[in-house]
Amino acid sequence: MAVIHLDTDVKRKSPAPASAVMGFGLRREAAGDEPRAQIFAIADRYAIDRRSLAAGTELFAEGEESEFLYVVLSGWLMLHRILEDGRRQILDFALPGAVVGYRAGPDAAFRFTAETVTPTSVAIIPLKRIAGLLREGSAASLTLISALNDALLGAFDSMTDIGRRTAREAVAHFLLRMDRRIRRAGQAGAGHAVSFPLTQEHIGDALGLTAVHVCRTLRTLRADGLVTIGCGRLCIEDPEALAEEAAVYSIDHDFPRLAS
Amino acid sequence: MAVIHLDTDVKRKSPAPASAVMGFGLRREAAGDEPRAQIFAIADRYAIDRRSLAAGTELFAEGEESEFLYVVLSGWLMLHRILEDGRRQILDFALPGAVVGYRAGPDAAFRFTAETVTPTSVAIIPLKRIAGLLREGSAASLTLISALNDALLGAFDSMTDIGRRTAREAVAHFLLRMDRRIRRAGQAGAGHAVSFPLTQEHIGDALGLTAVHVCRTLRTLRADGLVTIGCGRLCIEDPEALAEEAAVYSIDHDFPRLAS
DNA sequence: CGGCTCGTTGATCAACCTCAATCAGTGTGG
DNA sequence: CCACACTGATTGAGGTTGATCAACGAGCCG
Repeated sequence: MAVIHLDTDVKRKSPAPASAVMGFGLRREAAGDEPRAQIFAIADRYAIDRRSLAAGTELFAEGEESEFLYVVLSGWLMLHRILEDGRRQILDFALPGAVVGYRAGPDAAFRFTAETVTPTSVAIIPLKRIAGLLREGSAASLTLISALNDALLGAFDSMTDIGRRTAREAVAHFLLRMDRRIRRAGQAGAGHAVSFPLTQEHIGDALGLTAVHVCRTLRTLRADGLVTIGCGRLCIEDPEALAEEAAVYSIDHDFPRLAS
Repeated sequence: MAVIHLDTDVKRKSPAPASAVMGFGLRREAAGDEPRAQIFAIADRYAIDRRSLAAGTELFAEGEESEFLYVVLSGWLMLHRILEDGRRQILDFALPGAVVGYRAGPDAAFRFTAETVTPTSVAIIPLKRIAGLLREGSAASLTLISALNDALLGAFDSMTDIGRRTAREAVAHFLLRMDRRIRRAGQAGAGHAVSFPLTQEHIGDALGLTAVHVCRTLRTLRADGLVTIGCGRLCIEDPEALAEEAAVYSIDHDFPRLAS
C-alpha cells in the first residue's frame, strides 16, 4: 500500500502537553497545500494524543458518546450506518486532512460509525478545545467551517449520484470525485494513476448498489477504455469522456464539460 | 396555508443600517427555542436587508456567485440540483431558522439552486460579515457550525433513505423526519397534524423516486392507518408503527424503537 | 370555459437485485 | 509442502422493485 504509516503504537495515554506529543512536522509535510495544511495545523496545536489503527477497525460507533473529535493524519476511514438487517450505507470516506466526528458537545452521541479502510493514524482533539477555539475566534474557525461545508457539498454530490443517476453514471461520477479528492489529499500516485484502497463492495455501499452490479458496471467502463481500476490502483484514462458518462450537469463547478 | 407571511414587498434595496431594517422582534417570537433563536439573533444582528419571495421563485441558482448568505425567516425553500436531461435531486428543505447558501467566500459559486416552495422571506447577510464574525469569535460561530453540522447529519439521513431503504421505508422515514423538523421550526399545527406544503413530486425528488411511485406508497401507508397526508397537512397517526416501517436502526438517536 | 397543477390508477418494462457458482490470491496451521 | 479457509472479483440465470407511458378526475384560476 502506498499509504504512509508512521508508527504503530496503539495508544499513548500519557497526558503530556500537546506540543510535546504532536511534534510530527505536519506543517512541513503539507506545506503549500492550503486547506489540508490548515487542518494539520489545528491537529498540531489542539490534539492531546494520536492513535494508530489497523485496517478494518472501528474508531467510533454510532450511538457512542465521547469527548473527542479526530483529524485523519494518514490512511482512509469510512463513515457509515448499518440498518438492522445488515444493509449498509457508506456516508463518506475520510482521507488525510479530514475532520471526523464533530458534534456540538461530548453529550451528543456519534450519529454514524467510523471504521478504517486502510491502516490509519488520527490525531485526537478534545471537543472542549474546539469549543474554546470557536469562542475565542481565529482562522481555525474558518478552517473548521470550511471542512464541514466541504463535507456537506460532498454529501450533496453523493445524494445526486444515488438518487438520480444510473449505476453507470453514478460509478463514473464517483470515480471522478474520488480521483480528485485523492489528489487533493496529496496521495497522487505515479503518472495518471492514484492508489485506491476501496473494494467494489465499498463503492456499492457508497452508491446504493450491490457489489455484483458495481462489478458489471466497472467492466463496461473498462471495456470502453474510460478507466483502469484494480489491484489498489485507479486511473482515469479519459476524464472528459468519463465526465460525459457521468451526466455531469453543465454548470458543475468540479467537472466542467467541454461543450457548453 | 399556515405559513406566516409577514410582508410582501419584493425587495428593499436601500442600504439602511441593519438595526433599522431588522427590527422584527424575532428574538421575542422565537424565545425559548434555542438553536432557532440563536440563528434569528444572528440574522437580527448581521443582516443588511430582507427579501420576500412568492412561491416557486429562485433565491439563487447553482453556478451563480454572490456576496450573500441567507437566513429563512418564514416559509419553505428547497435546495436542489438538476441534471441536463431534467432529472432533479432535492438535497434539502430549508425551514424557518435555516441558514442557506454558506460558502467560503464571495468568489465561490453556489453549488445548488435554492427555490421557494411557499411564499418565503429571508434575511440577507453579507458573507464578509460572517467571515468577520468567525475571526472575532463569539457564540455565533458555534451556532453557525451547529447549523452546518445539522445539515450534514440530515444529508446523511437522506443518503441512507435513498441508497438503502425501500420506497416504503424511505417515505416513512422521510415523513417522520419532516414532522420532527416542522415542529422544531415552530410550525406545529393544531393537534397531531402539521402544515405540510410539499407535493408528492417534491417527496419523490427528495428520495430518488417518481411522483407516481410516491403516490402508490402513500396509499399503502394511509391504508395501514399510519399517516394522514394531503391538503397541505401531515399527521403521523402511529409514530411507533411508522418508525417500525421505516427500518430505523436500533441505535437511531431520533426515533428510538420500543423493543431494543 | 380552457388551461393548469396535483393526485390517482392501470399496464408494461427494465434496471438492478438475489442467489449461486467459480476462480485467483493470500494467509495459516498441520 | 499442502489442505483449508477466507476475501474479493467475476459471471450466469432468474426475479422484483420501481420506472415509464398513458389516461383521467378534481380543484383552482384567469
